[in-house]
Amino acid sequence: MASFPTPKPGDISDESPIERLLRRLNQRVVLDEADAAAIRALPVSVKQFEAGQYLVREGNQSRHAFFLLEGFVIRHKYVGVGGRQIIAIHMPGDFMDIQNVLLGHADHNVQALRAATVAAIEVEAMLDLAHDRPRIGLALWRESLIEASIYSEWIANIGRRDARSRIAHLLCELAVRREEAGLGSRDSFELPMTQEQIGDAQGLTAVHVNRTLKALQDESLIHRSKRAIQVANWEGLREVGDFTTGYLHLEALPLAA
Amino acid sequence: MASFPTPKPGDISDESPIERLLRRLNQRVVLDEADAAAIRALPVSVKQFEAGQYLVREGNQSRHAFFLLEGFVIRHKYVGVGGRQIIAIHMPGDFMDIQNVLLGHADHNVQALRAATVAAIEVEAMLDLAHDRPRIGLALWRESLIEASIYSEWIANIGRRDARSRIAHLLCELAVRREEAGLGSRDSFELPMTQEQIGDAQGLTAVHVNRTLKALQDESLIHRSKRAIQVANWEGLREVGDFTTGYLHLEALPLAA
DNA sequence: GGCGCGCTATTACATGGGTTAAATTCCGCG
DNA sequence: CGCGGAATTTAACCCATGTAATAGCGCGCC
Repeated sequence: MASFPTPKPGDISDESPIERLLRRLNQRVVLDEADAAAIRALPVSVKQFEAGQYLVREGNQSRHAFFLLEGFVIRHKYVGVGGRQIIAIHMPGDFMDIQNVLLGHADHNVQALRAATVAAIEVEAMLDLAHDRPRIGLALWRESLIEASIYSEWIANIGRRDARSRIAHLLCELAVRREEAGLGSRDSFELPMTQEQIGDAQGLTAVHVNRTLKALQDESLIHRSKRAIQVANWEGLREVGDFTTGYLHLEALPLAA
Repeated sequence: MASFPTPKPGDISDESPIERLLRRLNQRVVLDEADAAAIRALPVSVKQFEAGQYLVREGNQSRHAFFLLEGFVIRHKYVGVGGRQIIAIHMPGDFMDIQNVLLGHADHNVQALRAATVAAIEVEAMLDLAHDRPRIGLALWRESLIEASIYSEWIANIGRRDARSRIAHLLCELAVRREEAGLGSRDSFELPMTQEQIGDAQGLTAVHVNRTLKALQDESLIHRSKRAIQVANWEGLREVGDFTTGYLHLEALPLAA
């Protein structure tokens, strides 16, 4: 697929940060050797964040785009009364806040859910790259478009599905994205969030998330022990969550190199 | 600001479709004469749609990006049970479905709310333009990022605000976007949607939208007659809706031409 | 100028999910 | 191993919003 050597599949974390980043972009739009060379020349600094630590705070002018290497990171907004709303959940292999490249200020917070390792790239370097290497520009644009597509599905999820569907939908999404990112099977995984955080993501309270997870378990759609989730009946869960993968745009772009 | 002659301000609809489109992009990222010439060379076809007519249906492979010239257009998804969710409301001067340029299939419907005039551009032409003229690529990317930012605010609105705040927020957003688009004052405008459609946009029922609009009127925040809305107390409405303009990213990008 | 239809308005009643609070389990740390 | 704080679980109660039904209104159309 790629016109430059694909890194050995299998042990992902053996790859260098920049190779993982390159692989992700190449998955969005197929790149050529010169593009790959330009990406490999990017100045990247790898940073560690502790659980709970903020990478970016709302209103700040953020100077970096991030690529998540390990751990889980959320993006959220504080809302006048009602607490906060989580607007996105990121897992290793995701870009985060590439919008900083073209938007003047962050309109939300970015926070590590647990210890996280990220690659940080200066926005100027990113901008130059997108400008000078048009296919990389397209890949970044496409990355943003897929993220927007996920947002719009969340709007539908929160706006028009009841708690049971909503949570089933979230579990399906996390499972499929995990699997796509090569982080393991969709049938068994560890929930990276507390029930309160799930509530913040789905517009529910922690109490009701608890009730709902229990209900899904009582229906034998899932099994739980601690934070470990086993999907006992994938097709049933998918149906309850009214979940389809279309909005994740997993298919490759039919666009020749 | 623009390095090519800015069209006369004032009577917007006198401008040709392509000039309006150019002006919008130039507002996102400042373009040069060569960029402007490339845009002016775009093959654009102007199309009319009747109220209720679909421009794009979910699942179809859409061959066009659109630029709205007159009327109002919504994008929405059907949800398993609970009806539909409106995910975006477009007014003249908005791009619609530029994601079709880089995503294989539409994951939502696009429908005219009332009679609408749109400029349609083939996705291939758009893609070539974004690739060959990098600053135009950046402008389109930025356009998509702002749209995504609006999505994320809607997630917060629907997820964490009660009906009163939600509807106040929507009114503020529509008012400000109207004003920014040069369509009139934020203090007095016509709601382009029925109460049922407002409900579909905010995850509420038509009945409750009606109750809530009445409540806002009883508080003297707005006045209504038919679909005409007058904002009687902008600051009050803004506060109830917990509305700020940050997420609309109205400021110009600090990026030299 | 009145018929029909879609939208708005309003009421009565039902319920999903919020709130509060307290008990229980989990887990990191000394 | 045992302590303390955080997360989960459960229960009782309540309210914001949904549901259903019906009436009123406005406007295009014959």
